[in-house]
Amino acid sequence: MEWSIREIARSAGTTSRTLRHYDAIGLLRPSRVGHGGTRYYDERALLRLQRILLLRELGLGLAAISEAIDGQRDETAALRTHLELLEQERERLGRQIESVRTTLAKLEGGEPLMPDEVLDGFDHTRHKDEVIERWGRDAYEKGDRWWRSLSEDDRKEFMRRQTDIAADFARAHRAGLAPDADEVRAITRRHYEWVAVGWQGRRPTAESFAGLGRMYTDDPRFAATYDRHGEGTAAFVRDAMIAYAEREL
Amino acid sequence: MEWSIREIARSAGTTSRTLRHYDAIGLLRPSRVGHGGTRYYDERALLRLQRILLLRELGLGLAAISEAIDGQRDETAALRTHLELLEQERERLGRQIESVRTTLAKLEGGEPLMPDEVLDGFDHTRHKDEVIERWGRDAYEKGDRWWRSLSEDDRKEFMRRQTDIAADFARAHRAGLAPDADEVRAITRRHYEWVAVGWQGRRPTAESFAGLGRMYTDDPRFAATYDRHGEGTAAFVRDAMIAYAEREL
DNA sequence: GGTTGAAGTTGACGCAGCGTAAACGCCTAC
DNA sequence: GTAGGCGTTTACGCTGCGTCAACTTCAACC
Repeated sequence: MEWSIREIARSAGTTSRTLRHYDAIGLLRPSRVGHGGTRYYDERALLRLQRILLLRELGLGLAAISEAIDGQRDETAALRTHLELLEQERERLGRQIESVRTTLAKLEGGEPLMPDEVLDGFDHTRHKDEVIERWGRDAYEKGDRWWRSLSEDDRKEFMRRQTDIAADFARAHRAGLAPDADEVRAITRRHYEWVAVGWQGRRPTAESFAGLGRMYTDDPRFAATYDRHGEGTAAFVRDAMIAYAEREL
Repeated sequence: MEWSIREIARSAGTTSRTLRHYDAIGLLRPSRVGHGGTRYYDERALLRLQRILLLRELGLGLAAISEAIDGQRDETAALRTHLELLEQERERLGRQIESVRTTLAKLEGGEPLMPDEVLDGFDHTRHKDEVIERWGRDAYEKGDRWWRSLSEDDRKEFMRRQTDIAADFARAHRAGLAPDADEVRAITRRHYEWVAVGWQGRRPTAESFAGLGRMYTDDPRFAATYDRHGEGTAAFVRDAMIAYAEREL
């Protein structure tokens, strides 16, 4: 018994295009090729096709299928590996669904998109490399442990204080105050204390505080966070911090 | 404030390639293009980029993102649609995982791959169109309801009887018996009764039984199932059924 | 002033698994 | 003779970039 490409395709519940594809990649060759290139398939081919499609329904890739089917690899091993992938994918999907749900809830609750802009802007993990490079691995890990130890609310509170300070800096800047004016120095002191909390005990030196200020303009992540309160705020904050470092530290 | 492509890329946690891609598809244009084609991005672009990436993390496609961001479509609507897709996908994954698990269990239990070959070959749902075409919608639905009402074990038992019958046909064929020999007629009678069970009461007429026989060779799904017991078995069964229809029905 | 290096640019291919034309050959039925 | 119907090969499309490749620009260094 042998059948045309249409016939086995229907028989196995697939399409002729798929069969030609399998032929092209060497996964399933026709048992005979007739005049004009017409493909014919026999029972063995049909059996093989059925196994292929069975594995495909389980989600295996064509490469994995050919390995498994041609015995280069144990079928159970291939399936086990595949199962792990599927489970990881499902977990990932679950997390994503949760994110979408909370995002939707916030949106419907009136909150604008990107509620974590400030938090993101300062998220420790995203500065990991720079922090380590500038202040050492110890400093990073200590700060990171502290940050992780906080509750969600504590974190938000910490970031809210920062937002307030940034807003005050912006107001001072708009008012035309100099970076070393007294009012600005007072704001900068609050900022310094805020930083010190994040540094967990080891208070910034003059150099590190001024360096941090420069980072605020050099690094677009920080610059954007400050400039969101008004153009030029980041540069203003930097100057204020440098002035503060020179006079007070 | 404006930054080079590298800078915002790092700032937003993505790559310059991605930004060029977004530019190419019109999703995020640089705020300014300098001499030599160099792209520069300002705060507005950064904000837009952050929204884009946020939605990307939620799994939205770039097309959906641009629609949502440019206000052509409500963001919540886009997210809700997307959420449904994600949930469907998760369910599909769950079913697939279950299939892989049972397949693995069977394999490890010593069962070969494709234990349902016979079952598949006769699965009512896959013949839906032909059955309806040949014997009417009523016949199909009645048979289908009956089939679905069976337990897993009942179905297997039903199919096992068929496998036995097919094996007996194959043996008779190998033994060189004629399709209208008495022994073969006895087997065919068992086959007739088996079919009648599946037809639920309305016993096949001479025409329909002979027609069914012809289908066994015309349709590769059936032909393969029979020929698996030996080359030419399907044709032999067909002849036996036609002979039986002529003499006994 | 030439070299080097870092970062920018524009193509263009690759991936996974086929769907979907497009253009053409062959066989059968009317 | 021609209209269908099924077969063939060739090749683009889809998604979201990663990854060369080849070339330009700009600042720094000898």
